[in-house]
Amino acid sequence: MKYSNQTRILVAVDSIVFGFDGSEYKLLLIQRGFAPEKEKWSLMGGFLQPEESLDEAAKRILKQLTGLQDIYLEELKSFSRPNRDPIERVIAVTYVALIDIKKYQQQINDDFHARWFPMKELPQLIFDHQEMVEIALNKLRYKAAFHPILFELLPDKFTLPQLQNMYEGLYNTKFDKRNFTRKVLSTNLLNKENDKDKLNSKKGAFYYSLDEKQYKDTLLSIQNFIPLTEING
Amino acid sequence: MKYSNQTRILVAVDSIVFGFDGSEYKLLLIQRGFAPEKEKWSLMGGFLQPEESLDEAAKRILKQLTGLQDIYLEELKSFSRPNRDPIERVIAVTYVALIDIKKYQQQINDDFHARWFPMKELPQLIFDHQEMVEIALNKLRYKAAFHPILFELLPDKFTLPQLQNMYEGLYNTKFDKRNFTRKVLSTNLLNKENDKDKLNSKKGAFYYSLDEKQYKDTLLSIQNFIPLTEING
DNA sequence: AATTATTAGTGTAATATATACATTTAATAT
DNA sequence: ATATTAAATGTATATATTACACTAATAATT
Repeated sequence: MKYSNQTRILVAVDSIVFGFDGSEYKLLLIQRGFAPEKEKWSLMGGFLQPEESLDEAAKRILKQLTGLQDIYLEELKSFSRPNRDPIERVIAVTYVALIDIKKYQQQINDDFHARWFPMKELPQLIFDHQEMVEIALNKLRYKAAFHPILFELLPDKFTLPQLQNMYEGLYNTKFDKRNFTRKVLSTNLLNKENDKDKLNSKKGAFYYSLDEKQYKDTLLSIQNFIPLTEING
Repeated sequence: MKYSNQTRILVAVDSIVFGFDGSEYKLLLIQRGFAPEKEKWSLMGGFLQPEESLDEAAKRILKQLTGLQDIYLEELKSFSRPNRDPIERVIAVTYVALIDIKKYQQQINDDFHARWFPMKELPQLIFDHQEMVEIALNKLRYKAAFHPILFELLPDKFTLPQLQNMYEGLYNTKFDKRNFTRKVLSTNLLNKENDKDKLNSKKGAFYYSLDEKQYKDTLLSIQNFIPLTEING
């Protein structure tokens, strides 16, 4: 038994994968393997299969194309303009992924054909993928202002200057170091380690790591139409 | 020319339509017109048609089922569990709509079979519609804390007590009247009218209306990992 | 006409948060 | 020993948020 007189449509999943290498933001792209637009640069995409949800499809595709697993992934929005794909109608549901570039660099380069592009030097993308990236970047800026999601882009151990660089890069601005440090530390998200990163300065900067429990709690809370105590509890 | 070896899937649009009648929040539901679950209560839903985008489908379906037009509509998320519909696979993209109940009450009751249910007295809903409503409500609470979207629920002229009731209802709490008034007026969103609402009190409360220009600007701004000046400009 | 009841409307002081701003410290290189 | 570089740190001011209670306007009642 089926629904009659209704049109069935191809459903694709496309993931906007952001990374940060310590100094700049990058986007992971792949050369499309089939026509049309074969060999052109594309987001990490594929078709939804019969027995999987969209979340599962996004994970599967990311793994197939890059080997990446256990990655931060969140639905962004759907794209459904009737002629967005010239071959036949395809609606795309997009996801945003955040990863620590260095953690997987070897793997991505060696085994797959995905490549990181600096956000300021993106190639032409297929279909409406450019628009997807712009919307994803705006959402990342929005969300990161309220939730500590950018930590997904950092290695397990990172320094305060690295953290500040990452925030400054996203908003294209400079913050006062003292104020930034105070604000970040006041969240209790960070545990200070005993060792220092000596690669980037003579003095060396102490490493910090995420307090995982605090992180999970803080991810859901927010920081104003409503007294904040009502929202954050 | 088509993509080969791929499964095409039915795509539905379901809209969670919230209203506020001055004292409580309500949800607009309709009795499903076809099997399965015929006559059961459902969100405003329908299938995506070949020549329309999802946004257009959401608008069309809302108009067909309720006569409503020019309504606040925003994509929520997709729902794609393989067996969410017992007949055949259907993925659903959901939208949230906000409307002033009174403005359309007559129209909805007379010409259509949609009905408003108080949020605390919802009937059983088909499929995963209950989950959709919960997620939509959470998102509304989240977004309304930063953006003045709840004004969509109010008539063109409203009083400060009505406005406060609406906010208190959503967060299930009480605010201090002086602080709330000060905060709302400091946004410059409101223009004071010369007449009063005399229905709800002896003294009468002055009407206010939205400053449309200010409203459009404020909708996009937000109000804390990042100094707010960076975001709001 | 006077009294009562009801809800609207308003200000101030205390606290918390955010911002602006410059010097000292640790380590390496010369 | 000195110079260089970047990390680390504190205080004063401004702004925003919160807590709190009385007066004003009107309709209903006597």
